[in-house]
Amino acid sequence: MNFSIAEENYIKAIWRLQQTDSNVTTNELSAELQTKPASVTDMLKRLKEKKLLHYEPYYGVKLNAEGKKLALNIVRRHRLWEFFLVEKLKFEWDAVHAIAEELEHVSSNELIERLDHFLGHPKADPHGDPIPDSSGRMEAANHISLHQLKEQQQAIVTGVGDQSSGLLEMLRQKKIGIGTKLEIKQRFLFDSSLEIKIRNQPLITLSEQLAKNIFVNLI
Amino acid sequence: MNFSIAEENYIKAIWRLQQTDSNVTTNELSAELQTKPASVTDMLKRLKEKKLLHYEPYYGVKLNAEGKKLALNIVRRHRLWEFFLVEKLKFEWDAVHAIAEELEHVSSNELIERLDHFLGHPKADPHGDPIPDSSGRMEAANHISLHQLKEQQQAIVTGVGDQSSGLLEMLRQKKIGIGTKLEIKQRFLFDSSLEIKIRNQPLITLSEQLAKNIFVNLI
DNA sequence: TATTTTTTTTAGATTTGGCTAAATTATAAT
DNA sequence: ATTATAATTTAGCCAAATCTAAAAAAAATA
Repeated sequence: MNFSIAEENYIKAIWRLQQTDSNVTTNELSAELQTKPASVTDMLKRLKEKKLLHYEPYYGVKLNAEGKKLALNIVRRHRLWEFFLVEKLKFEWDAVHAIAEELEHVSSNELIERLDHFLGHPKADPHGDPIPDSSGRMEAANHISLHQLKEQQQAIVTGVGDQSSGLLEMLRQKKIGIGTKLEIKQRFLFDSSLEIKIRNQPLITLSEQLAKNIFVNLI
Repeated sequence: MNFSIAEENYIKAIWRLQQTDSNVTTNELSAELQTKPASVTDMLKRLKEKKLLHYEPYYGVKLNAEGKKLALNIVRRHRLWEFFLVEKLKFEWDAVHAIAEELEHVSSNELIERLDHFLGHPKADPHGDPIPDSSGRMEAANHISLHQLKEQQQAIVTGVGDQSSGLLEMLRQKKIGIGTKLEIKQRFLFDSSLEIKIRNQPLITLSEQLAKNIFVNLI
């Protein structure tokens, strides 16, 4: 089966929303995709016809096995292209999302398998998100946020909470990236901000919102 | 200005047909694009609106400066991706055309400039067709066909006449590719076929049709 | 030159993916 | 339990890009 770009974008959006919210509503989807709820209803009917999801009018939507498989395939393509763009073409990590949104719809599976091989079967994209393998298997992301740590704890950055260029550009300026080692120096109760230390750099302060969007593993 | 995939495909097709036939007809275009003449007429009107070409009803079509610039940009993207697919992902040269047809419509110019740099600014694609630079300049292809050579002459293969996988697969089997050195051993007048010799290989016979689709430089 | 054939265009329909406005259903509040 | 509000769906319309059938223009032929 072959799917249009619009259909693939709906499947991907439903998959993303399902991660936090097993049943996805029309309104959530229309917000995610920047369309009107009426358009979402139309598309959901079509995708139900194509047997990619369970949908009952007024009761939201859920991908079925087929839909999940497709979603993971699209996510795989997206993240492999992101890795390529940063690793080989030397793009900044905050510039690749939009381009990968286009590249992910190129439909050759042979292309993706060869790209994966060329890149050395990477396990995660430049934002730390895991790349599903060709059968859709993927490491569960280990999502401890910096905000949950206590003073003195040391950690290594493994991912970020969203792909917005706002967040990514900010982290780039503060010299925080995947693999950066840091230590929590101080928590301020007043605004829940954190003071952290990275080797060879001055102390920096992170807002609560920022710290919640940085994922780490403890050392 | 941004153009749809359909619009880009029309511009590219007109450009291709213009190479041999400075004024392109509705019928030629509909054959090239596998659509009906009526659809072509519609699209030509739209592309005229967008000031990419000269079009007079019943008198054919011709790209203007703007249209040529766009065409060369699309050709550049297509050929760079083909080079990437063969050189980096190790695709066979007869497998890349269809995939490049999709990749060429990814619209980031930054992507193409970085890809060009990553590939080392290649001058020609895997079929020997020259790659335009970012301002649309391109080496004129030096199109002497094998069929024009005389007995005893030696030559090096520089390109092929079309991208059909039929031709390319045949050449692959006969171990003829870009850069292959060969010598004309004999011409048969009866059917205009040629017998050629490639070092370390047995003599092979090429039909007139095949020889006309192999381009060479003399040594 | 008149007629036939071919090419091209026009007219009207279809599909995909979107929209607005109105109607319907579900949920929350009184 | 009613009523008000919020979410969702239906109905009808639009634009892009295609199609078929019919009309018109150009080219070829008698």
